[in-house]
Amino acid sequence: MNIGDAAKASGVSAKMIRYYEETGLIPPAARTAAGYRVYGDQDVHMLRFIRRARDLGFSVEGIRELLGLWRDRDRHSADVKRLALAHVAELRQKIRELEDMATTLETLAQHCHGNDRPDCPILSELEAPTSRRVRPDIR
Amino acid sequence: MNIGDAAKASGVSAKMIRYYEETGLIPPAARTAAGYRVYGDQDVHMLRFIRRARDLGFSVEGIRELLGLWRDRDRHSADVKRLALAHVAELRQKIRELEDMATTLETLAQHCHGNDRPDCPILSELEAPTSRRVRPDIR
DNA sequence: GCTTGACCTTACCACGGTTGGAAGGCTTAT
DNA sequence: ATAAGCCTTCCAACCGTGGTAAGGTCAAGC
Repeated sequence: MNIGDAAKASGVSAKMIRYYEETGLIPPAARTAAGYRVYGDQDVHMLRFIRRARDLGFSVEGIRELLGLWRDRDRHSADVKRLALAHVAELRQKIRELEDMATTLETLAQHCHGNDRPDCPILSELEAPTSRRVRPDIR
Repeated sequence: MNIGDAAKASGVSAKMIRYYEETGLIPPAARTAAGYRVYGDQDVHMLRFIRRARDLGFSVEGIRELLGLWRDRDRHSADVKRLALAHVAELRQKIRELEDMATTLETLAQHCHGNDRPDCPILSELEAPTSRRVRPDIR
């Protein structure tokens, strides 16, 4: 199987397969005499694994660890669980940050008239946070 | 005021101030005879504006538009509001994606024994996903 | 045979946003 | 005069992905 077929079968683009090989996330593929990379079902299996881990937001480094455990028949599921929950914590942290941004902005927008006048609490807040200006900016 | 002082006063690193100037987000600063950039209170004001917009997750492009409106005395607050709410929508979209990831992963982790045995539903799911349903039909 | 088109190869450039460093000039205080 | 601490420009890197160019290879059809 050439790289294009492996890409189609795994959902990982040929570009990224080469990148993953180059960065050592996956072992170098076998080659034909002409230098073409050759993949088997096992390789596609691994690529699909990687694809799904990325869909779950794991970084390439995280996937490296997951792959290590995946290949380790003597792994402890506790290690996998720990990795997963650590990632969940990161996700939740990120979510909190985005949520804070969104609610802040939404609150500001609620107080913005949204008409053809220039005064707007969103810009005021960006100008000087926490201490909302009492008068509009007259320059 | 030199760039270092402007950086301290605004919370935007000197590095980024130069970058913003280079990319045209902010106008070129005045220079001393020796080529040092010189900043005034007005400039620091603008840099703080940028800093806060970034804290709210606006992209540099978004900030460019915000700055335009900020400087436009004849702006319509409706335009600001529209910009802000569009950004809120993006944030919420991103939050939904991360939330889906976290929920999926958390559910899988709940079913993982987390002991010294190798079998683990997290790895199983990554190998061959059983269900694409990521969260109960809340929406 | 020979051409065509689809594939493969490596090697670059780009993005966004930020950080780091190197090499050299300027300012200020000692 | 010299040291320190600024400043300047330029160049590289990060992540993950996409693109593009120049060339090699394979299988088909004529």
